Amino acid sequence: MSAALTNTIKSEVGREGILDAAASLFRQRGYGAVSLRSIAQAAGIKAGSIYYHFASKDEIVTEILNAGILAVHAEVVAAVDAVPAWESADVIVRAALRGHLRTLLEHGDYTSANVRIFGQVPLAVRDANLSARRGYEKYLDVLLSKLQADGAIRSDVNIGRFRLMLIGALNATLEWFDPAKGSAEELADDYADAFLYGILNQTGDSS
Amino acid sequence: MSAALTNTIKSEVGREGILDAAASLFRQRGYGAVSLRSIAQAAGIKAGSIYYHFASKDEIVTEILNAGILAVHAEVVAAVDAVPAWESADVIVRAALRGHLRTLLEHGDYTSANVRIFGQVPLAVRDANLSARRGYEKYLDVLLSKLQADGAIRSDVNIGRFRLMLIGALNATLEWFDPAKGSAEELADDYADAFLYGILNQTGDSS
DNA sequence: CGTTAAACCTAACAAATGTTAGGTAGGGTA
DNA sequence: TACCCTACCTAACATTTGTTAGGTTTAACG
Repeated sequence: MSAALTNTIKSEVGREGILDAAASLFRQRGYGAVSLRSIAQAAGIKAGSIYYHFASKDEIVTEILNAGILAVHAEVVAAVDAVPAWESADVIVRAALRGHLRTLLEHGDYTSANVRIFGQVPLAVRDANLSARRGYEKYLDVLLSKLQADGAIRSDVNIGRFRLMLIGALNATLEWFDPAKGSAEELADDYADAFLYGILNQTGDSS
Repeated sequence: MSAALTNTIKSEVGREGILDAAASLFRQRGYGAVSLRSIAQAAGIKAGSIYYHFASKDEIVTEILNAGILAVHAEVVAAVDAVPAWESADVIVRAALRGHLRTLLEHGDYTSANVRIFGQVPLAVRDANLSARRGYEKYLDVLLSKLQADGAIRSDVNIGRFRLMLIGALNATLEWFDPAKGSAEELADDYADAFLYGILNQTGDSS
């Protein structure tokens, strides 16, 4: 019973190969345009073989969606933890936005697949992703609430609503982001400038 | 040849009935989960009858997508035109956001259907909607550029990029907006506050 | 060497889909 | 009244889909 457990170095496709192929296809074509046969072909196997590793298409999608959220969540936590606690709200928020956009736009296909297909997936699959999403949302809410308690964020800002606005704006970049026109971090800095300071000229002069 | 043209007051379903039913279904279920048979049933006819009014499913979707963009575009133009030209950038931008969110969240199903299914639709259909989208985007760019030329918007703000951020953030509200928890206009004001002035406390005191 | 089990393949299934060809009711017009 | 055209219906089609049952290969282990 140690056969496959000891030696998986061969040219096997396996769970990971299927998930990688599926995530890549979901990212670039959306949910409805990706069949099990297209996943199988991209992975280098036949459609029926998928059922050796997964019980259903929903199971594949569920796994990809969850991995996508866990990836951003972990990356943002790491990015925020990397900045000293005494740093300004500007630096902290900027680190979070950088982490989010880096994962979404430049690292792997799981987070981008999640953002792309979440709204197209069967209800049961969406529900299976809510727990992971709530975890990430909760983390952001706590982070932002601390900054508000410190007085860095205006007290009249509704944190929950701002978090929705933030995530919505960030995730929407997936539709038009072009790596040839600038990195994800440059984009994150632009977004941070707008969200933190607004776009209006606030030099008290009204010429 | 004046039969149907003169008397359409009867209990006919017609093009409009099909489009309305389809837009409503697309809005709440997404593209992939809506079949021609479900559209027909919602409209009160049989699936085959749809082909008397439309040549294909794509034609229905194309028409809905275009109507959705024209609706927001028109509403935002009307909202902006309703405010005196000498008003502040705050008032002008706020009016635009209000118009956009009102149409998206409270008026009809066409704009919301567009936002919901645009990313799920066949490429040819998406392309057929790009012209209308570019028209709306161009209008916003011109509007914002004027405000920037007046010095109201900071000169280091990239207008095209900000417009993408703005539309992305606004459209994302469709996923979680709940009319029971506040109107679209209240929401628009919150968004305007954040985008115009930022969320940071900018009272020069750093206690 | 023979056995075993993991990782794949083949071939088929039922269901759902967009689409089409031909038919029908019924009000308007001549 | 006879005709016509609009707006629908019926019934079927080819295709694609997720899924399944049973077979084949290959490498490790005793």
